[in-house]
Amino acid sequence: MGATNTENFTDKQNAIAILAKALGHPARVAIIDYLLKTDTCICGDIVNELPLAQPTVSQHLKELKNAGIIKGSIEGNAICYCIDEKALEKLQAYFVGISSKLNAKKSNCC
Amino acid sequence: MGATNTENFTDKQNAIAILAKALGHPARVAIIDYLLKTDTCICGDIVNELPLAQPTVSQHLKELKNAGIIKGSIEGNAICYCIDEKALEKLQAYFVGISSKLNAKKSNCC
DNA sequence: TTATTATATTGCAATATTACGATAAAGATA
DNA sequence: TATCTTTATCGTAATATTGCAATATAATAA
Repeated sequence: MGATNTENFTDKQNAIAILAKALGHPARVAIIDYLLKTDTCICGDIVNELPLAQPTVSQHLKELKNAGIIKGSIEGNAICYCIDEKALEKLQAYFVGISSKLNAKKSNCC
Repeated sequence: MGATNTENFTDKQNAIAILAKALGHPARVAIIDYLLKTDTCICGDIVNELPLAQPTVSQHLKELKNAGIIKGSIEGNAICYCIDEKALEKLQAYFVGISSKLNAKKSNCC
């Protein structure tokens, strides 16, 4: 064991979990923060922004990319990393949906 | 190594990461789904809903509780687990904020 | 061609997560 | 009291994650 039992959950549950997991590390949240802050997105300097070694940053970028949260396109020597809006819209929709469901019940709860 | 380097990130980044990480497993997403679906929240039957053994479910509930996403109150023999609205509102606000920032830039990006 | 620069990959050690059987703890019921 | 029900904890095995030094790769610059 140690591997997540994905088979027995719905596609939607797995999809949300993959996105959430990708944001489940402060370095990856910091990367998103940085991508939002900068106007251009030639992002070679993410490494300089983060308190982590270059290979570690590269690994975090890879995880964000695998989850579909960012995408990278080669820009000559460097790589231009950008937020993939679709993924974040999916997350936004998910949490907005939850909030409205919670407002609908309005605490008949603990 | 193996431990996350939390010290060098902002409180906000760590806070979001903790919440996101807690939702980074399909079982925990499924638990939230179930808590939203049921009107009452006497939730002893979460175990029956999930394709996991009881100790595993208990562990996932504990992680959601530690992250502040759910709270549990003793209800006689059983325990009433409920969503903690504050945590989910924080997540919702975070993603709504991101989406509006993304709309403001409107793809001068890859 | 030979640097130089930017990013990725490999290999590895430390730690965390996932999952479950066995068992404990605590209230409810007979 | 004895038993049942519900949930938590312990112990443990399998796997994943985190982080970095060393190295590889690939484009650019000299």
